[in-house]
Amino acid sequence: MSDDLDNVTGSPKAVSPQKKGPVRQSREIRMRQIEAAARDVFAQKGYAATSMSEIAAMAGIVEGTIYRYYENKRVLLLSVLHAWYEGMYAKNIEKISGIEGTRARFQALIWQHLESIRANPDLCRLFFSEVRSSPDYRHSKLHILNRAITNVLMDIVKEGIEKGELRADISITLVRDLAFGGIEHHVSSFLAHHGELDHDAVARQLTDIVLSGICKAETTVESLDKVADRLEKISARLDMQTG
Amino acid sequence: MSDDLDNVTGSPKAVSPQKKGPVRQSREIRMRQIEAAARDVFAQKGYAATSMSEIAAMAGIVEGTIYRYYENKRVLLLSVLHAWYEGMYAKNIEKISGIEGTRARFQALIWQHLESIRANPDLCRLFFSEVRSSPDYRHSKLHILNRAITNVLMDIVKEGIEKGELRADISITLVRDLAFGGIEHHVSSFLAHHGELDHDAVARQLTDIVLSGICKAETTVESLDKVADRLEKISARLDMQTG
Amino acid sequence: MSDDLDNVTGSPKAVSPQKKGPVRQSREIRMRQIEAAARDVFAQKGYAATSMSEIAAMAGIVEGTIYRYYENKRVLLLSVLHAWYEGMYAKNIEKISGIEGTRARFQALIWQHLESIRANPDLCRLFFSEVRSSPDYRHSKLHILNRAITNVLMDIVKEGIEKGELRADISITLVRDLAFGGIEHHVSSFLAHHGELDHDAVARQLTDIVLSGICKAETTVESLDKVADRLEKISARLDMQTG
Amino acid sequence: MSDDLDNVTGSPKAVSPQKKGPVRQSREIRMRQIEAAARDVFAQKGYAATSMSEIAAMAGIVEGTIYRYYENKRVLLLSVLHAWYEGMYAKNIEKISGIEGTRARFQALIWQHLESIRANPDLCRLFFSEVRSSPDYRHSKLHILNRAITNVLMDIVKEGIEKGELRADISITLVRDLAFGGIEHHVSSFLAHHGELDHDAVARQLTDIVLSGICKAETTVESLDKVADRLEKISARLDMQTG
DNA sequence: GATGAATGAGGATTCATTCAT
DNA sequence: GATGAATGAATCCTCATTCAT
Repeated sequence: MSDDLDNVTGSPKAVSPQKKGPVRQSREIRMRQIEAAARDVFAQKGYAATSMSEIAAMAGIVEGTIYRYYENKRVLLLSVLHAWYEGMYAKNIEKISGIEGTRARFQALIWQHLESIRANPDLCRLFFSEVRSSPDYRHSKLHILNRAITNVLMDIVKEGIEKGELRADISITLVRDLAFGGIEHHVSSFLAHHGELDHDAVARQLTDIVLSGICKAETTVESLDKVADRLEKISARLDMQTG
Repeated sequence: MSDDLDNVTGSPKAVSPQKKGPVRQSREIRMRQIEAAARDVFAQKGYAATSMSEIAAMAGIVEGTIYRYYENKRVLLLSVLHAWYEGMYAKNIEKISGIEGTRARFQALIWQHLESIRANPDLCRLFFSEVRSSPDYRHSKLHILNRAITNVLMDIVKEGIEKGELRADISITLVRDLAFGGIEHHVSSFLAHHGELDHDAVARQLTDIVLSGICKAETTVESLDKVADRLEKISARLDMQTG
Repeated sequence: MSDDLDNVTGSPKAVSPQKKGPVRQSREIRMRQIEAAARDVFAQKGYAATSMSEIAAMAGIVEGTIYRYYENKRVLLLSVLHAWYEGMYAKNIEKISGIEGTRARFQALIWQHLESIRANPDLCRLFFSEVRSSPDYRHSKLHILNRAITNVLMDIVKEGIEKGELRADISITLVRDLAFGGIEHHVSSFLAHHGELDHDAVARQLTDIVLSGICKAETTVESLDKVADRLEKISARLDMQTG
Repeated sequence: MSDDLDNVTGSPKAVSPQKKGPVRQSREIRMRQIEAAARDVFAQKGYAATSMSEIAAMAGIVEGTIYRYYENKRVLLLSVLHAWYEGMYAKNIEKISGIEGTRARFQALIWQHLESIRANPDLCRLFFSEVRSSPDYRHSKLHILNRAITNVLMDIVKEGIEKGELRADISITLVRDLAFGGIEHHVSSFLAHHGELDHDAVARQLTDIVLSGICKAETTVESLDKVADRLEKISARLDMQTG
């Protein structure tokens, strides 16, 4: 096919200057290398625009080697995002541990979630655009992990209800939808605009709106009755004093 | 991919039996034909899995003709979704017209939005998965239209603030993010699971949570308590004076 | 990716000296071109060793064009072989038309079949090695055509039986298996050795063996009885004459 | 191709839970292990669809070990089929040993061959589809063994000729081609359809057709007729002489 | 306006085989 | 003897888009 007529020096074909043989690595090390390379390229160019050969080149190996560890490109992407999500989960748990009070824990979780997004906007964008709305997502470990994260928030809300601090008539899942949906909707402009993200303010306001709404309001008929009773007694006394 | 191994004669993949000459249609009619065909195929198979030739075949024309009316596949998709979104916008406006009261208008808008999603889950899924998180979305007419819809909600909130019914210290855009983000997050399982969507209940609860949170606290227990306290002090003083 | 630093003349990239635009051909002409090219390359290099780009290059087009007419490589192969087989079928029919007599027709068919093999050993080898023992063969048009060819032989045998020339107690399909299986087995060495094929002799001997075997043998007990009767009568007469 | 999208952690595709050190086996035992595993997987999935790692896994070893015993995948396949073919050869020899008479021995050999095919249709299919029409077959031990088997039949025919039972003017190799080609052609539908195979009937009829065809016509009706004619002429002459 | 033939770049994936450990 | 990590070449196929007719 190729007569290689240009190769007048007679040197062997396709020999890179320093040809170092394959370097054997332990499975763990190799997988970390590949995931790190994949994370960088995926985050920079997006899933579709990234080729396996680019990832391989960045990891210093050949394409075939990737396939010893990851079934296909998609699995590699999900693995990368899973590793990132595991970190998010751990940080969320860590953040709220030791914090007392429903509102404080709620706000801390929102804050940490926003902070994690702010720290890795590329991976987050990748997750939203390539995985989140894909059919295979709902059967992935990533989805389970995502559930675990949202469950943390729901548990906080549940405890608040059990402690009598929050209304018992609200849908916990709807609170979850509002919180995480609100976060997503809010950061979407940040992820697209590359603008700033004031997660302190957002966490505070978001918590404020949602929690104030679901806080058990003491302004019930009963409580008002009690106040009214007090007022009547005062009134009666005044009457007696001035009467 | 192809089970058509029987087709060993290499007969044309899609040859129309009788060759009827080109049919000239008015520009408007043609575009409706094409958009209708595109909507059906896109909704059924998704954007990537749909080929222009499929759309052309369903519209009864050839691929080349589509390009007389739409620059490219992407523009066609956006046109289809734009037409759908215009309907949504109109219905949202219609729904809240004549309705008085911040809470009632807020809830009606949420309800109508959920109803529109319920009516066209395929197009909605298409929008979320193919357009929403795509870079070109933010420069499309679709995005402007989307802004118009969310602006309707923000206007309701603004009016509520101006009328003194809602707190003035809240971020209106965050309310928007909570409402529409919450909706998206909530319907995502409906769009994926093909489960049911109780938009009556969701609209009511979502409105309840968000609005109760942003309502200006006119008559709280605390304020009443303080008033009662003041009255008691006055009463005590009167006691001393008159006693 | 490529900085094209070598291209110091600033000439446009990858422009072949005489760049002639795409040549539009009628569907029929194009398909003949592609099949002819495919036949040559497949026959020369075998199915697996042939790449679609080679076929395209030989046909003077690009790979993609092939796929407008043939679903995939396999379908193209089957199409090529189908065209060849159609010719074989036509020649077989032509050969025996006008020939009378079971034996003559039988032998003529065998002869023509061998002749067709001898004329296109490459395609025949391709058929035997790539298609014949493949699972998809049994559902292909090629298989139907193959059945048609073997049915011609079986019809000849049937007619022979009906005319009383051939034994009625033989399995017609087994005769078919012997004839065509025998041919295949015999030519396999020719196809592999690239030796010579004396189809005159083979057709004669094969016919001789099979037909002599299936000819209704008069050497039945009944016929021998009749002869014995005659001999007894002669014997009796001699007895009388000499007695 | 891979449904394993759940495997998002990139966990190894086939990691054995507990790592047991290499087990040393005698060369013979190891080779039997490997061949048995290869036979099963090849027979089940076909040559191309079988990977060396599958065979290794089934044999409880790793790929590299296979290469200590077999040069490459092809050699392994041929070894597997050779072992099977050796059994066939032995059974064929055993079957005809002690049987007297050309026809009886001929038929017994055909019968046994069909029986062996019936007993291992998977290996037989493998042989026909993957090896039989491959160029490397003609230089393999398998081919020599195959020759040995067909030679047994040719020897039977030769002996028949030498004993004067069979015509001397027939091509012995053509008889071989008819017999084994006929068998192959006949069983091809059995191997594909997974239908039944009545080898008793087939062996009898095949022998009947071929042998009746190649039997030296010692006592045909015609010859008896001629003898009778001669006798009649003699009788007539005697009549005239004695009349 | 309509046709539909032609384009052509582009990348994931496989797996037999090697060889350092 | 056994391991198993690494290799790396090799190619089928898609389909949006163009433009001569």
